[in-house]
Amino acid sequence: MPRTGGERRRTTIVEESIRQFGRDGYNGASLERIAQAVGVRKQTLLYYFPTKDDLLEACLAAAGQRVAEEIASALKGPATPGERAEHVIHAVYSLAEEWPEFPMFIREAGRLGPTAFERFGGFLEPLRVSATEFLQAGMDAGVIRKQDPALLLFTLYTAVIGSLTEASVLSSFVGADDARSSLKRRETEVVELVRAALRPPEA
Amino acid sequence: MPRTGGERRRTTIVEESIRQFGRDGYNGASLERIAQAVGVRKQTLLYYFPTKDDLLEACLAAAGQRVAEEIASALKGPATPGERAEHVIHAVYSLAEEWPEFPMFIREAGRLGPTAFERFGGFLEPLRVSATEFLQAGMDAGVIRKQDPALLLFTLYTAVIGSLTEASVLSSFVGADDARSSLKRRETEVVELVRAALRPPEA
DNA sequence: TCGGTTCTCTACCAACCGGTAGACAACAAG
DNA sequence: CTTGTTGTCTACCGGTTGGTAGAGAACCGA
Repeated sequence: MPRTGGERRRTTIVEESIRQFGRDGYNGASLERIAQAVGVRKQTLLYYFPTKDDLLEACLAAAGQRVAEEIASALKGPATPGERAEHVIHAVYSLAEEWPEFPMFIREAGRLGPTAFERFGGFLEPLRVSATEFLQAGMDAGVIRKQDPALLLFTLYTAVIGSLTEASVLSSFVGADDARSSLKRRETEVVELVRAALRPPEA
Repeated sequence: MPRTGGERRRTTIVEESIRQFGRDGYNGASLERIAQAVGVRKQTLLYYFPTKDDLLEACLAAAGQRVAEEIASALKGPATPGERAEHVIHAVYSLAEEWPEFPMFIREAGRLGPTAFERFGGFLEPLRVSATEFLQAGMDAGVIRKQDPALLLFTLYTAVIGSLTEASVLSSFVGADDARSSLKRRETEVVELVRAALRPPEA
């Protein structure tokens, strides 16, 4: 009824969908509940996105673009190799603070299979390539411990996403504490982990 | 009709359920399909586990017991502190090789909230406590880098589970390769990561 | 042989799911 | 003021889901 207008609705729907896909999973989330949260009928949702899968694809693309943009801007300006990694992690953690369901949605994207994940990861492809080259160069220069750079990058990725998404495990391990400060502490811990992982065996 | 008998059916159902809960998620898996895979009618399933939630609890308990047992036996016998961590990781990876849906089920357990996760993690509680003490002792002795041992343990946990569960991401990062050798390579990579994470800053 | 327990089945059900059909209101352009 | 487009709605549908009711076969102890 309120007739909010086209593009605005679209992005509202996508944002809410990412939230619910992240929290409840793709199967667990229902169009009915998403529509209700947006303040609209389910059929209006289906007007913008003919199928649930179309909605998912839009979410994956939006998420991919947002992350790529955030990371790219974190890499602007001069920085030492060590600072670069730290800035990227900080960008991801800032995004997670502002939008808690975001990391869970990314993980869900991975769970839905390679095809779905690439719809998201495609936007990060250039960043992934340059990150790999960056690691390789660091290894050649002897400032990063030597191994398969792609596999190292994968391991670091999983460590960061894991520390963001395994909240239930965290509360079981260290007890429930204030979400804000907990996130900050996890970030510094992950930064230290990454730093340690990059350092060559005999410093 | 075949009347396989009580306890046997129970464990068969639980094992198959863990497989499907892991692969499709709790919401995505259906009693109908689980029953079909076991070779029985859905109502037989509901005879053993009155609700889907009861089935989940049984799965969580079974998984918890299995992991706890596997890790405990990996810790038997004398070993240097460094070897201990390695043995635990190897135990988890062996379990994952024999039962690929297992790590995904554990991750799903975490996703379902702290209550569900503790039904699984409860069995690991004594191991968690002794691991924390182990890390603390290592820090006091100066052979492990100093920080909150609980948080360090959490980070290591997420890194290991992540490297086991983010298969789609892996294939996108390093390309799809033979599952067996890929698992082995990921294990050695994670072992190196953990070793680096434990090493004190100035070795 | 008989009575009770254990196990598996057929037959349903209400609720919810994603999706279709189509009426109708708001708006912009002529 | 009309006409076509865009957006939102009501009404409905077939399929699937978790769950119930209850019949009946297999087994066991007395």
